[in-house]
Amino acid sequence: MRPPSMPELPEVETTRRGLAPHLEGRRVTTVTLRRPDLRWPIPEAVCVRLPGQRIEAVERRAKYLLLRTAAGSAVWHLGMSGVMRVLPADTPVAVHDHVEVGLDDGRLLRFTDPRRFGSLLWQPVGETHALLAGLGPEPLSDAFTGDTLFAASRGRKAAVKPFLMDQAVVVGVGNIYAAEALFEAGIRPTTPAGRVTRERYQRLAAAVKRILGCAIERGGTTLRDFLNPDGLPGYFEQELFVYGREGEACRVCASALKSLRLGQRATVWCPRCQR
DNA sequence: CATCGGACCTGTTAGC
DNA sequence: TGCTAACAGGTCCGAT
Repeated sequence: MRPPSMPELPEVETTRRGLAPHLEGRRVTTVTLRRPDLRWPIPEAVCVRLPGQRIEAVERRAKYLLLRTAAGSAVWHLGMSGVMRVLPADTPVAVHDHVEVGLDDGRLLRFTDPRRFGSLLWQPVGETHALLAGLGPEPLSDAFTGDTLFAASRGRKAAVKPFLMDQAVVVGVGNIYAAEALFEAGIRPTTPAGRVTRERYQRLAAAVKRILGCAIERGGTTLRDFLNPDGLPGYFEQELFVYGREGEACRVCASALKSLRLGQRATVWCPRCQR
């Protein structure tokens, strides 16, 4: 039904928290590209600049993970199916293992991504990569509020769901969490963004923060298993109200959930709870 | 500028 | 049962 461990923002944050204690303070010894054609070709700078650098911090911006060093940052996106793990140096290589970063403690950071929607970029120190430059506020920060959404939406004719998924409006809200947040806020996904009231945007922003925060907390509970090859924690499926439940009964009012494609994305909502 | 459709990729699932 | 086709999804990019 659902691909396992699809990285939405909570998964990326969980990955960051899991990697940080193993990477911060470590020095990079080697960079090995087994498959340099990810979403974009991996820039040569990653191989040239990263070796020898000490990893100062593991950071996150939107769904990008940044390994920060004095020379710059390796910027990773997990795409649809990417996984990053710290493993013993002698761990056998599998088909979809594309990049390896050797560490001075003898272990390695391995990037695995079957669909290769992921990417690895280089951001020189003091610069902001073009792909990060146009991003909207972090959903869990104080910079993101209902007023933010209200202001950004005036005059917009696009439906509120794709509007909420626009990375220039707010980052990190993917298809699953957009559907769930709109349900929690009682807003129909097809409503033109410019016609949603300020009050309803306040409810929507609150829902986004609550749902993402909750999912990150859940991810945190599996951190101790982070080095396990089983990989990232999955979603808490039993708590989904609409995503993937088209035709099924609404968990609140029992109405049959409706669905359509909005901006090429599966969209499910409750015709009674969401107006 | 806002919006829309196409492209990328492959494991899984539905349909024949 | 075996094969093929559709589907899933984030996000960039080019066209309108």
